[in-house]
Parts: sequence; structure tokens; C-alpha cells
Amino acid sequence: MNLSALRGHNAALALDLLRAAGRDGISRLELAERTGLTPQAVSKITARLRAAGLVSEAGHRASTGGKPRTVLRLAPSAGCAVGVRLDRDALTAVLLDLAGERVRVREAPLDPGGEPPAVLARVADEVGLLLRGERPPGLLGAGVAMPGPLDHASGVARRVTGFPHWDGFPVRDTLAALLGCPVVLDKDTNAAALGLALSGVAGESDSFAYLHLGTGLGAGLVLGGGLYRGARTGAGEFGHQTVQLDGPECRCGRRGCIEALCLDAVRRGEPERAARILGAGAANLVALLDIGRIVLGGRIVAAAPDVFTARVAEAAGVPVALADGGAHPIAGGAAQLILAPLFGRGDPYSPKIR
Amino acid sequence: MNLSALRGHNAALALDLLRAAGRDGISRLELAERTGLTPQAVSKITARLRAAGLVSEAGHRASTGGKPRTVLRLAPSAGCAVGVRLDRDALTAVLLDLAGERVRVREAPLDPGGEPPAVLARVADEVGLLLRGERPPGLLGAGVAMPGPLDHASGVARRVTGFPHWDGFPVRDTLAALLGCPVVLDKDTNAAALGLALSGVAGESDSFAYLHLGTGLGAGLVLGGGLYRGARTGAGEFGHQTVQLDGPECRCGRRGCIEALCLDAVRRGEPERAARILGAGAANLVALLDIGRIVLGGRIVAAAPDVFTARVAEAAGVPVALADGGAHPIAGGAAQLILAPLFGRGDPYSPKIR
DNA sequence: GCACTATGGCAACAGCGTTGCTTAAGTGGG
DNA sequence: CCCACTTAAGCAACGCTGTTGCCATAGTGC
Repeated sequence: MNLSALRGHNAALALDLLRAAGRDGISRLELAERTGLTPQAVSKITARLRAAGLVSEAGHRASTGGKPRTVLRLAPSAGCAVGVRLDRDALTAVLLDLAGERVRVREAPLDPGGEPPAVLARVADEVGLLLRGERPPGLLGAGVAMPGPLDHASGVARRVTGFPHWDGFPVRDTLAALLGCPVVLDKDTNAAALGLALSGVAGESDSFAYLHLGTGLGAGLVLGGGLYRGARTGAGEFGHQTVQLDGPECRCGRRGCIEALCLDAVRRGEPERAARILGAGAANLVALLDIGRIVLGGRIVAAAPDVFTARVAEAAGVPVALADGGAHPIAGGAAQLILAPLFGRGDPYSPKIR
Repeated sequence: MNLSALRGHNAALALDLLRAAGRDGISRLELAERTGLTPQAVSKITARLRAAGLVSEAGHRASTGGKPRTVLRLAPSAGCAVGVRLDRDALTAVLLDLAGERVRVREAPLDPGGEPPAVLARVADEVGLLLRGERPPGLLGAGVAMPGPLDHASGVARRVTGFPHWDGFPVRDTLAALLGCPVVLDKDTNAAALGLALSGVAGESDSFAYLHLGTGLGAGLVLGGGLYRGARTGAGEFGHQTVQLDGPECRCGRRGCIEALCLDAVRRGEPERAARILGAGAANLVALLDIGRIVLGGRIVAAAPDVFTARVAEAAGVPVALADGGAHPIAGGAAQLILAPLFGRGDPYSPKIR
């Protein structure tokens, strides 16, 4: 790491604390305490951030017997990002400001049966409508969330469930050309987990799993405050975890996959049973990764939130939270794919220079 | 991060590359390429390391039309560490040099039934015998590996399997006082995984799982090149992953735990079946964490290595390696608990300053 | 023997966080 | 109301980081 990387690192550290502080803001001295830097260093860093328009002064704290601390706040309008969720039959697009607040939403039906170029042209049109035809000032890029599996690093779809014929299609580069801005592609569960990590739904714990039970069952893992994607960006394949060695055959070819068992119970109208199966899978996760929390989301969980929350908490032995579907956690998380690197929240486990 | 932390970071980066290069050594320019630093910066860093006696020049590479590159090597004798494995009935102690090479081994029977202070006094005696009564120059500390569960951060044992009455005993601080050097405590599987990560057994992949099948079944996870310990240092509890929802009750109170099923198959003399069960668990790990390799070890694996390797590779779909039991992977890994931080290989997922 | 190539050190430099000091802006006792 | 005291934040000088430009060294190959 060289000096310019050091500067970026510390600026990101400060920005992340400013982001987490939200409307309350944070003082220079608090930043110094939390980063371990000296107050003077923080003054210089925040001066640069203020000069760049990313941070502004916003009032003062009450005095504690001396000069009151000046409150600093992230300037939400200094940047924004688009987030797009592509689902089997619908598209959700959101515009988020730098603070992660939703500025606009747009939902539309989608037919993924078409050829990828046509579908993506459609996506670009919808994003244009979301932006009302003009490029908002400070647009940093667009994040796209799809069901997966796909390759985050290259932005190429693989055998994305519900999107036939997409295997190997360069979604990221195609859409980047259409939109004229940087595009990042990731799995829907990863996007949601990242968004939840940044929104504070995960509470104090900096490691949690987001479990999404909708058309399928998937997971996004946040370990040590950052999204864990694994060696080939395929981590979080939770639906095909074997939890019943001699169970019924799954469409993936293996037996006793948790997704098959869970969805089967749901289909039979036994949410209690589905919740207990999901709880067993969650308990496996908690034991294996020693994570501090589980967050549940998806259509099927939303249909019986109390049952799922109670059974999973019982089995896993950690706090369980619900992702509010109305807040569009996946589309919002997709936009956070663009914003997160500014705050040093890119994935910390990616292969490093050694 | 401040400048002194930056210097430490870059020094660790260089040392880790030197360590990985082993006897072959590495030139300044290669270090520059791999770290992303300029050649001149590397010259300064290696000059400091040479002045500290950690690195020495060792010959030259063949010329490629100009001045031949000078080879740098880690000076193995610049430091050493003790590693101790405490098992149910035996103690293994090793002395490793800075390069991770084994200098000495000592094995002795152990009765963990006694009170912790008496057992640890015994351990300290054995370490004294390993060191032949004198403190070797450059001794950095002692790492201790036990079956777990235990708390790495505080160095306190919890309900360590095979060690009754140890719950809550401050193993690290007690032993540090007896030995007069820093002590680090961790689970046996974590120690082994760390040792394997540093020894190159994991090959190119910087994420893998070490699965140990002996008296029990446990795992150590290396993600992104560093040991993953989780929020409360309890990660890697693999033995009680549920793989058979309605399976037989386990002593942990849950049903269908992989350890119970696996060991039951072994007890019945069906290693093929045990290997297939272990394979299913390994496949779960690979899917969930997208790791690039599985490493197997432990007494039961050693009794039928081909069967376990073949079945696990088949199920998990990634390369499977064997940890050589004769190389004392757990005791050696325990010593690496002390050495690894020098090379920036402390756990990268520990809670960060934000 | 000489031109060429590649490595690595020396010296000057820009930029990072740190230190010592000063100024600003409050509180609270007399 | 004044003034001592406390706390926050900026200015200037500094030490140390990696970087840049230049040069000495040590090989190859015509």
C-alpha cells in the first residue's frame, strides 16, 4: 500500500463513519477516536472531503464546558446511484442518494424470456424513465441484482434461474454501454445483504446472513462488515445445502436440498414445518461461521413473518430480523453495490496482492 | 491507519512473500511487482528488514541481458516459536523457525483429568524439555491448540471436549506466566488450517476448509488467505451441522449431526459410508463459501486416506488434499499462531475500527 | 572493446499523519 | 460582569513514508 492508497483508505474510513452517523452527524473528535487517528489528521481529511463537497458542517453539539464540537454530515446530494432488481417477472429500479436514502422508485413488469440484448434495452429504457430522461448530477453508476448464479468479477450471467439463454452473456458491459455509466452485477441476495449491512438492519453485529425465501432460497453473507463473495464470487449458495442425506431428489441432482424441502412444505401449506427446516439451515450457518444475526426476507417469509422469525430464532440461537419488503431491499442493495466502495465496504475477502 | 501502521503493513507484505518463496528466495523487483510498490520503496523496506536481521541476500539470478537480480531470503534463525497441541491423552510440542521449518519435536502422554493448573505446569515442563532448559534466541512466543470450544480473543477455555472442569479457565494467561513469553490459544482445527495455509498445502487457492476427523469432527476455515474465526471466535463448528433433519439424536441435543452420523459409520466399519457423509458436508461448505479446496486430516482419515479423498472430491467438486499427520499439522499450526501475524496473516475478518 | 540492458542505490522531493502551539468559543465561580 | 478554566479546531514545523530522477554497477552480445 502506498501513500495515495493510504489517503483513500483513511478517507473511506471517515466517510463510512459519517454515513453510519446519518442525520445525527459526527464530530471531528469522534472521528478521531473511532479511526485511531489524531484529531489534527481528521481535520485535514475532513477538510479535503469538505472541499470535494462530500461533507458539510451542520451545527454544533452542546458544550461540555468548552468549545462545542462542530457536527459534520455526509452531503447526500454529492452523489447518487441507480439500483436495478431483475426478477423472473418484474423489474424494480431505485435511485439512492449518497446517504443511501431512496429518492425515487419505479416498478415494471418484465419478460425475461426474450433475448438478453432486447431485455437489457428494456432495462435501460426503464432506468431512463426513472431518471426522467436526464442524467442526475453526481451519478456514480448502476448496480444490477439478479437471481444468480453469475460472475460478479466479470459481470457475466451464468445459468441465472428464471432467465433462460443468459448463460455467458456479458450483462455488465452491455448495460454499461447502454447507460453510459459504470455498472456492477451481483446476485440478488448479495445485493440485499450489502444493503442491509449499510442500513443498520443488522444492528451492532458486523457478521450476519441474509436468507431470502421467495421463488427459490438463497443467502447473502456479510462477514466482518463486508460482503463475502468467495473465491469465484459464487458464495451464498444456500438453497442446495444438504440437510436430509436420503431426502427427495432435487432439480439440482442432489438429495435433500433445503430449498426443495422448504418449498415443498410451503406448497403443502405447512409454514411451521418450512420455518423449522429453514431454522435448521440457519443454525448450521450460525455454528459454522459464528455470525451474530440472521435477517430474513422474501415473499414467502413476508406471508408468515412471525412464524419464520420465531422458529429460526429458536433454532439458530441468535437475534433474527426481518427485511422490510416495502423498502425494496434488493434494488436498494443493488445501488449500494456502487456506493459501498466509497465507504471502504467493497468485499474485504477478495484475493489480495501478496 | 497511520504511517507507522503503513510501514508495518508493507513490511509484513514483503515478509509474507519472502516466506512463501522459501529457499528459492525472491528478488527486489519481484517483490515490487507483487506488492504494487515501486522498486525503490522495496529497496528501502528490504534494507530495514536486512538491518533487523530478518532478511539476507543469497546469491543472484541468471542475467537476462543486464545486471542479475539479487536474491533475498528470509533468515530462518531470526526468530522461532513453540507450538503445543493438547489432545485428550497426549501432548505434542514443536519448535518452528521463522520460515516455518520444524526444528524439534517432543511427544508425551497427558492426563487432562487433573486440575488445569497442574496440567499446565506439566505442559510448561514439557516445553522446557523441548527447549532443553534454555530460552532459544528470538523466541517470539508459544501457540497452544486444544479441541475447543474456547475463546481465542481472551485465551479462556470453554467446554473443551475431553478436558472436564476447564470451562472458564484462563489457559493463555496462566501459561504465559509459567513460560515467560506471549501465549496464543486457539482451536486445534484453526491452528491446523493456519499452518496448512502457510505451508502451501492449500496450493494456489487462498480459501479452503480443513476438516479433521479424529475423536470428533471439526473444521478450520481459511477465507481470503487468513484464518476466519467469526464474531466470537467460535467459527468452524462443523461437527454439529445438521445433515439429516430426522436423524438420530446427538449428544449435543440436536438431530442428524454430521459428526454423529460419520463416526457411527466408522464404528460400524463402513468407511465408504462415512466418507460419503463427510463428502456431503464438504459439498455444503464449498457451495456456501465458494472455497477452492478441501484439506482432510485426523486419525480416521489417515486410516483410509484414499477412500475419504475420493468420495469427498467426488461430492465437493474441488481438489482435495491430505494433511500429513507425521508432519504434526496441529502442533505446527499452533506455532504459526505466533508467527503468522509477522506476515500479516492474522485473521482479516476480525471486527475492525470504523 | 563497446553498446546495450537491467538492477539497485543515492539524493531530492511531495505528501502523509504527528507534534507543539495558538486561536476560538463555550462554562461557571466570584 | 469579569476572568479563570475547559474543550475544540486550525496553523506551522516536523519526521517519515513512498516516489522520482539520476547514476553506478554488472552482466550480455555484437
